[in-house]
Amino acid sequence: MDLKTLRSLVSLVENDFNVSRTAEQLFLVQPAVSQHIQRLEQELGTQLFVRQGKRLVGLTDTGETVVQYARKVLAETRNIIEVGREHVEQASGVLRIGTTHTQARYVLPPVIKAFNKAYPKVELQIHQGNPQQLEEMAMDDQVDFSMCTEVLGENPQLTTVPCYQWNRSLIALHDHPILAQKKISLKSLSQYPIITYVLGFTGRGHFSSTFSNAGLKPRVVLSAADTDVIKTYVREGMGVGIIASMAYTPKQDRDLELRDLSKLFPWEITVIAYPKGKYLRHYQQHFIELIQSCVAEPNRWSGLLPI
Amino acid sequence: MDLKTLRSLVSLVENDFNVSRTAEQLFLVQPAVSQHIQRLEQELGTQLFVRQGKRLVGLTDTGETVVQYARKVLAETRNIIEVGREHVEQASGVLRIGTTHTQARYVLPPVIKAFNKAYPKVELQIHQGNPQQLEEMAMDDQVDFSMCTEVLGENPQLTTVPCYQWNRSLIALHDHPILAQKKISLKSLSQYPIITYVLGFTGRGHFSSTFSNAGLKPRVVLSAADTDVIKTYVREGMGVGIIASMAYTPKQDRDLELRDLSKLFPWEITVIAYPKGKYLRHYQQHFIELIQSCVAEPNRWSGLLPI
DNA sequence: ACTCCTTACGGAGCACGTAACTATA
DNA sequence: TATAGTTACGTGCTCCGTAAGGAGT
Repeated sequence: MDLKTLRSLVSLVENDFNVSRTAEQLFLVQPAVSQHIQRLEQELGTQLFVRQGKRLVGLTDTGETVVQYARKVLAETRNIIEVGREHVEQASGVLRIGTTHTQARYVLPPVIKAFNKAYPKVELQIHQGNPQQLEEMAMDDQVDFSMCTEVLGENPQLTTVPCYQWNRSLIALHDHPILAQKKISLKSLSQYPIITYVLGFTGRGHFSSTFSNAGLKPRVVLSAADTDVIKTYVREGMGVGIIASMAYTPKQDRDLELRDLSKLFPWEITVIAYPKGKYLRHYQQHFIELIQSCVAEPNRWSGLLPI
Repeated sequence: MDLKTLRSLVSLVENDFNVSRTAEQLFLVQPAVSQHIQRLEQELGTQLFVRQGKRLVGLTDTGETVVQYARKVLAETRNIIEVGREHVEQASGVLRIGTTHTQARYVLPPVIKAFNKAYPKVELQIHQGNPQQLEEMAMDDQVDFSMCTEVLGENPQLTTVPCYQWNRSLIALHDHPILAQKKISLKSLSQYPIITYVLGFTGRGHFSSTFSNAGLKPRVVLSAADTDVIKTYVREGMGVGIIASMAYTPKQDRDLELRDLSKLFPWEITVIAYPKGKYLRHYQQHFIELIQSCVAEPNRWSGLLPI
C-alpha cells in the first residue's frame, strides 16, 4: 500500500469516479490512476468499485469502508506536514477562516486586529459562506476552521469550541409606530413587516420556531444573508429589522433605533468548528482564544456574552 | 512522505532509537532506516530526534507529535488491510484474545465452543497475561482485543465494551469454622487467613479497599494469579479462599464449600478493550456478542450477571 | 577494538508516461 | 466520433543494498 495510491482512491471518489479528471487533478496521467486502483484492489483482494463495463460508477461496501479509513490516513499525514511547517515557518503562514458576513463584519474586526499584531507574518483569509457551506469548508480542509452558529454542533466529525452567545435586537426608523410601545412582544412584532436573515443563516432556525411556538406567524417581507442589506431596506421603510445585536454600530446607525429583544428569543451560541483530530498550529489555537478574550472585554458593548 | 518512512520512524522509537535493531526488525539494512529518518526530517524541515553525536537518544517535541500522528496513520492502514482480508478470507482467519487465567478457564469455554461452531475456520488464540500486559497487548496489536476487569477502563486510547458483572465467593473446606457462621461478614473474614488473587488481578483493587474502608485488615497469607492455585492451597488447609464466583465448578469442587459474598464486595465489570478506531471483522464483533449472550443464558449458574 | 551511525555509489525494481487498443455514449 | 478506461511497453527515478568511513564507548 502506498500513500499516493490512497490519495488517488479518495480523489477518485471526490471526482465522481472520473479517472481522467482525477489524474489531471493529481498531476498524473490516466493510466497511472487506473494502476493505483488496480494495485489496491489486487492487494486487498477485493473489488472497491462498482463498474459498468470499464467505467467506474460507485463504491462497493468494502470500498466505502476503505475510503473511510483512507481519508483518515490522509488527514493524519496532513497533520504531520503541518507539524513540520509549524516549526519551519514559526509564526508565519496562512490562517483561513470560514464565517458568515455578520461575523466577518461585526465580530471579527477587533480579533483580527489583535491577531495581526501578534502574528504580523500570518496571512489572513476570510472565506464567506452559508452554514452548510461553512461546514463543508471545514470538513474538506478548504479553511482551517469555520465560525458559525447553526448546524455545526451536530456533525460528529467536527470538534466544536463555543465562542460566545448572542441574541437579537430590533432596528427601526425613529418614527416607526412600534417604537411607541413600551415593551415589544412577539405579538406586536408579528403585526409589522419584518426584515431578517434568510433561512439557514445566523440563528434563523430559532427565530422561526420561537414565533410558531407562540402560535404566531411573523410577516417576513424580506430576508437577506447579511445585516447590511437588512439595514438598507429598513432605511427604505420596508419594515422593522431583526438582526444580531452585535451588528448594530451606534455611530453609523444613528438613524436607526435599537431595541434589545433578548427577552423574547433564545440565546444563540456561536462556535468554531474543525475536523476532529486536526492538528492546530499555535497561532490557530491562539486565534480561538483571541475571539473568546475579545468578547470578554467590557469596553465595547456589542450584545455579545462570553460563554 | 511515505508509509515505509513512517513505519521506520515509529519502529525506531519502539526500539529505543536503535537504528540497527530497527532495520533488522523491518528487514532492511541500517543505512536504509537512516535515510528514512533523514528524508523525513528534510521533508518536514525540522529535527525529529535528539542526537548525541551521531547517536539518536530521544525525540524532540515536534518529533513526539509527528510520531503520534504517524502511529495513527499506520493504525488506519492496518485497518484497511484488515478490511481487505475480511472479504478475501470470508469467515476464516485468526482471533487473538488477551485475557486472564480465570476468564480463559471458567468464562470463555462455552463462548469459544459456540464461536468455533459458528466459525470453524477461524483459529483461536488465547494470550494470557496480567491486566497491565493485557492493556499493552491490546494497544500494540499483539491481540485483537483484551478481556479484563481492572485498569482497562481508564485508558482513553481504548474502546471498552462491557461484557458482564461478577462478584466474589468464599471457598473453604467443609469443616472450616467460618462455615458455622450464618452470615459471613467482612469482620469474620478478616479473622481467618485468606487466599486470593494477587494485586492487579481480577478485582483485587476493590477487594483491598473494601476491607480498608471498613477499617479492617484482611490476613492474606497467599495470593496467586490464578484460581486453581488458590483452590489448591485452600484444599491444603492454608486458609479460606476468596475467588471470583464463576470460578467455582460444583462437580470438581465438591470438596469445597461455597458461600456467596456479593453482599460484601462491589460488583466488578469485565470489559473487552481494543484500540479506538480499530476495524473489527464480523467474527470479532460476533465474538463479543457471543460472550454477552452466553452470560445471559439462564441454564448455567456461574455468579455472572449480564450488564 | 567494538558498536553504531553516516556517506558514497551502484544496481534493481517499479511507478509513471507514451502510445495503441477497446468499449461506451 | 468523441469520450473514457485498459493494456502494453519503455524509461527514468527512487529506494535499497553494499562497502567504506567516522565517532563514540
